[in-house]
Amino acid sequence: MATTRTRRTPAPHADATRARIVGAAVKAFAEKGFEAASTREIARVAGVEQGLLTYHFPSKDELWRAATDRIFGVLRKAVAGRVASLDDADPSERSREAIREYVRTMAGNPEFFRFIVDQGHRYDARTRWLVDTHIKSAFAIMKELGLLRAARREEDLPHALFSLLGAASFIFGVQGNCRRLTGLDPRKREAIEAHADFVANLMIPPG
Amino acid sequence: MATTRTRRTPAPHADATRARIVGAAVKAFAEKGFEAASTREIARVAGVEQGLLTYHFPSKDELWRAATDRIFGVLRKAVAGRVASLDDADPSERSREAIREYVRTMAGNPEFFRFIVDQGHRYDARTRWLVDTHIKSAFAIMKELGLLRAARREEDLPHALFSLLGAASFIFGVQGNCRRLTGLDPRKREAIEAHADFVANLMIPPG
DNA sequence: GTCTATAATTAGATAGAC
DNA sequence: GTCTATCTAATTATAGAC
Repeated sequence: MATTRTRRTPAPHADATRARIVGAAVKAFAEKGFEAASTREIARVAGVEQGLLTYHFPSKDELWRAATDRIFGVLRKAVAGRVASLDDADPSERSREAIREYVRTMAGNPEFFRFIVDQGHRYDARTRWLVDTHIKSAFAIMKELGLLRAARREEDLPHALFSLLGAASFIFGVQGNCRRLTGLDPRKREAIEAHADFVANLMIPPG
Repeated sequence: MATTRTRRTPAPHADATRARIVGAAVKAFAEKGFEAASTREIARVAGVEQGLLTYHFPSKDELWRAATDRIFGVLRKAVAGRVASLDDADPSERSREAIREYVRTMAGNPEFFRFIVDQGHRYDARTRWLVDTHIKSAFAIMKELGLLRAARREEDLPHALFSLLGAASFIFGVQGNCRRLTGLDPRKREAIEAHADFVANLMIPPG
């Protein structure tokens, strides 16, 4: 049946182009931060001209939001897939395994650390948007997964949260420092597992 | 007695000017990161013209090194003053108090976090210079102050170090996120003390 | 030692051809 | 939908007056 088309031009592979641009933006914003990342470099990596960016994203700010949506979408997907497979042995061990999975996710996607830190030290419109749109829901999930067990007291929840986030992700966020200082390369599999164990046992001591 | 002057022009208040420039540079590099910080803004805050910067510092890179020297000098001074006053009760409590002091120092100087993170995710000439010049000696001090007690095993030293650094400093480095997410302002005195206690007890459980 | 002026490059955003 | 060309503003670094 012939329906009326609301989309005038069928957009042949525009979605793919848009996706490539967003992918390049994630890399650039993670590597350089919002201000130092350049739209020309993003376009170059995506294999398009700089003028095209403003067709898909009216401003650098909107491109940044799209990149942020992308990277936090990756996080949600990773967490959903991994948490579903947790068996419920005893609650402490379940919480420890959730923490290990969180460490592995941070190791595999160091872009998170960069996005969060790049915005987090300020308190502007982007910071508020990031927290309200993505971080609040992530916080809720971490509470479900036993963050209170690590905090022990309700009023220590913020301290437990940011201690966990910092302990879990810092080593991957400053991997250059770690390599130069200790000789340990935190991108290697054994290092990731060792860190996951260390942080899990730190936050929720066994025994 | 009339000695020969090696300094042709006595530099009336050049040292003070230089110090103001470095102070402004610390702020700018911490706030924006190396690339996004602008020398014009630094000059404006220091109350001089941009052309003068290259008289005192031939390049942006050398200005960054001077700013880094300044901020790590502050760290060394703070640590030296505080560690000297630690009484040696039992070794565990001494290590916990050292950790509390470290947390307080990070809270009072969030610029550290920014300098370390801004360079640490790369592995370039500035990263190597920063680690070799300033971070290695800081690492040695932390080992002295009982870092091995937190690590428990020699081979976990890197994990203990970066867990401690992350747990201690992250909340202050992303204070905007923390405020928006939890309502807790980590710049306040009570919050700093609560975090110091939490991290100290986390790294070295009492009892 | 400090400032003024400017060169050379690059930034984000816009207009219009196709 | 994509590209080319261009505008305006900001960047670091340099040259030279005082």
